[in-house]
Amino acid sequence: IICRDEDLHDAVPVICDGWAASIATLSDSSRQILSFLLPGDIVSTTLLFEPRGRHLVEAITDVRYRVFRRSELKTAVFTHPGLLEKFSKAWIEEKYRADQLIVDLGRRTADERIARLVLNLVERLLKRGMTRGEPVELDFPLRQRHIADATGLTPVHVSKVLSEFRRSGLIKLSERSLTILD
Amino acid sequence: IICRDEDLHDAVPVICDGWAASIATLSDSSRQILSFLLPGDIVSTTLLFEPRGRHLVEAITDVRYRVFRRSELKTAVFTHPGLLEKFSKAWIEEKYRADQLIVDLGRRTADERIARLVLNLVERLLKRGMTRGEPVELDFPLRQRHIADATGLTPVHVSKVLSEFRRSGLIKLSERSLTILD
DNA sequence: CGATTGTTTGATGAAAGTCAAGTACCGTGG
DNA sequence: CCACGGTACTTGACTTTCATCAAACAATCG
Repeated sequence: IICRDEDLHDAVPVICDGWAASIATLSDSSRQILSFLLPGDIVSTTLLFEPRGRHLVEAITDVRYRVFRRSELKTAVFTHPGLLEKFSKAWIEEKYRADQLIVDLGRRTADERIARLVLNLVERLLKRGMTRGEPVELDFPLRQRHIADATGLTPVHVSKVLSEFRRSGLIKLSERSLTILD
Repeated sequence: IICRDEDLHDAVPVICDGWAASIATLSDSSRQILSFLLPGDIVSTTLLFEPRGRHLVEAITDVRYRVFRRSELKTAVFTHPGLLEKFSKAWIEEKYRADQLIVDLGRRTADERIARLVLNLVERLLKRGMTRGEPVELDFPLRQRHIADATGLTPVHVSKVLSEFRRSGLIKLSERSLTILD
């Protein structure tokens, strides 16, 4: 656990290594993953401005991360104008992905949600050079319950959809390794 | 229409009067409402930093709005430090509501989604003094298809749920006026 | 006044959830 | 080395929720 729900933090964590997830927990203990965090990601851009992390941030693999003091970042923004530009890029990206997720959950089928989740992750890993070969292959540490919590589905249904994807030759997925065949 | 999908804007619109919605349109022409915009709301905080409005912004009632040039806002941020604080508040609020919507769409039933949508709107209108009386009553210009597009449901199902809410004495809703009974 | 557009209701269907049983795959400690 | 308990995954039977389709009606607007 990198941040707990209602903790106050005077520091902003940034992922250096490994995968993590930002998670909302409901009263009935079901969960919704709001975003996956990959190396280079700021845990949440809202932490740049307020100390309250509104949701749980949990490691999926082993994670290395590093924290920056908010007070220092705040002064740095004013002394170093390029920094604000950088933060605004991060925040635009964060909001864009949140909006995409809203559309996925509101208007797409289980198959579409899972396919898009996988493809989005692959795209982000490609940018980071964390993939191999052609057709593209990569380490894929997510459990099916992570996929379920990110797509608003049940683990059982995720299993069925992934089996279907395998049967129709779209992906190869086993032993924490994923290949995109089509 | 206040902003079109892929237009560039050197100005940031702020709603002065009336209701609007920020909408993502899919290839099959179904829609997902990302947020409702009420008087005082910035259309999108990402517009403060990039000219591309990623989604359609449509008026629901007649709307008055006013625009601020981005270039002027940008310099104002540096000459007037309190302004950055204000923008960050708006950003945090915007992201918080987006995250809540993700949870609603991912993990809640139709009844819950609609109830929460209505209650969130009532809460925001209360803050603005746009309600009357006790039990609280207010102008409610949304069509059932707006509710459907915001909750990821069909208009038909929204009608059924609202009828059920009426039958069980939770709300009174007719002629664009809503009363929260329970 | 007819023509849209919005709402209600019921019958039927499809998508995803729930439940349950079985298998595979660890890591631990004897 | 093996037995064990726990977690993850798979599969099938059955249920629930919501979508789809259709028809009727109400409201709104030139």
